[in-house]
Amino acid sequence: MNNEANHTLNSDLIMRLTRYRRVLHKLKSLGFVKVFSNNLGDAIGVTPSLVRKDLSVINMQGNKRGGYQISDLIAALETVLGSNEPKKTVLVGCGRIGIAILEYMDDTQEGIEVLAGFDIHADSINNPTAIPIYDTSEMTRFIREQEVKIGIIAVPDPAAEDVKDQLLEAGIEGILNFAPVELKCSRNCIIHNINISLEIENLFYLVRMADVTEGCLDCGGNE
Amino acid sequence: MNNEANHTLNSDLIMRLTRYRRVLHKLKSLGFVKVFSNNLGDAIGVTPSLVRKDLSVINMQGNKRGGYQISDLIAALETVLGSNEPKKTVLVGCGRIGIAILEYMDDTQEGIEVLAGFDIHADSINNPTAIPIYDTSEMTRFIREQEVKIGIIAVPDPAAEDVKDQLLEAGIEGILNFAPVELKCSRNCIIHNINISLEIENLFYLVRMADVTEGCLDCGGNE
DNA sequence: TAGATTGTTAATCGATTAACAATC
DNA sequence: TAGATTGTTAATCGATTAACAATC
Repeated sequence: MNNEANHTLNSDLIMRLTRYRRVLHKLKSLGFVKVFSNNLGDAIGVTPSLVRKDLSVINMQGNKRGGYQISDLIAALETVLGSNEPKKTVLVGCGRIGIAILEYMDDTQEGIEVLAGFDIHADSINNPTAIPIYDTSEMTRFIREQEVKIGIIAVPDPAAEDVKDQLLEAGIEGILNFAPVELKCSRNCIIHNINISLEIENLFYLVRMADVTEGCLDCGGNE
Repeated sequence: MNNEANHTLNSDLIMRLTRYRRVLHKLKSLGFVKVFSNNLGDAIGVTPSLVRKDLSVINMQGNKRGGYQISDLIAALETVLGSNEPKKTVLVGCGRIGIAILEYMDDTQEGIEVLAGFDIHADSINNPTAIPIYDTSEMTRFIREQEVKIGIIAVPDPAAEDVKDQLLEAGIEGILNFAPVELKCSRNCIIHNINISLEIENLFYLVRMADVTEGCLDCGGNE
């Protein structure tokens, strides 16, 4: 209420807040009541300074001597992160990755609900989940009726741009994209791209570089 | 050869280099020969300045007037990114996500090869891929023999730390982790965490915030 | 009280961008 | 040549960290 700095928090910060929350839940379940900024920092691998700053951004106050009350923190984080609101999503593209994501989301949830999958060959898909798969032609209507705001794209590379446009047209405001094309956010929407091959390639590069610069590690054998 | 600044390039830069490469391949296949920094910038959504800086880091020179030679850029990028070296990986944990990743990597490759999957219940797994799945007890030996340096973790939450230790012990230097625990890199290794639920949650938050701050969008209905 | 921890400001750090001389 | 684009330096920007007074 005082500083009213509740503009859009940046993505890294939100990631950290989500991690704090996870850690705090664990601590709580272990019977802990209080926590210090350095505990939280250690837990998620950041400095205590940053923890305190993060918490101050969401208006959480600790006690100068007694640290932070875990239950207070959790409550505040749930509010800020909107943990209690329904999280409705749809998935487009029910090929291998699509189905895998459906299966994954079918049990790991965290409050996230995939209402439906869509595919141009909805009939011929062997669906091992309880989540219904409809034909893509139903998509726009469904999204509008259910007021879904978040969509997951798992279609092949060339179709991704098209699907993005359809989703935005239907009212989707946030997209998680698994297709190996960088989808760019135009106008009012937020797109996160996850590219598994790219992540692995990146890892190969980093490791190779680490080997070159640090010289050989304990085990011999690599040039 | 002149500035020898070939220390470890940071992760964002590598991601960009990988994107440049993809764009350049597309341009080349369309018959283009030259490209300017602003073209590349537009394509991956960064400023021309950054493109030029990125390219200078990998010692690529353009012509003051004629831009950059696409084939030269591609060649340089392939060298730097190690695109031609074999990319051997293993996957640990062949549950839903694990199998999904196996299937995905079974055809999308990009030069990445998953040599084997490992699971504590290797026998009872219905394996739809051509990639063999072995018992976890074989893992260490396999990794050492094949000199695998990159591992993918897709085991359930509680087992992840353990698996990480085993992998590092066996000589793995880079890990892509899909388990919903933040694995931290100790000593000589690099860990990237991908947490799908977390990404989606984050997206929900960002969208909610965008709605709040920007006021309602064109379509009415949301408070 | 003495000691420890917060809240917050100023310093640091790194990455991105703007700007512009060099030059094709 | 005139115009456009590079290569590179300096400025900017934002995020993280260090430091320290306030205080429980």
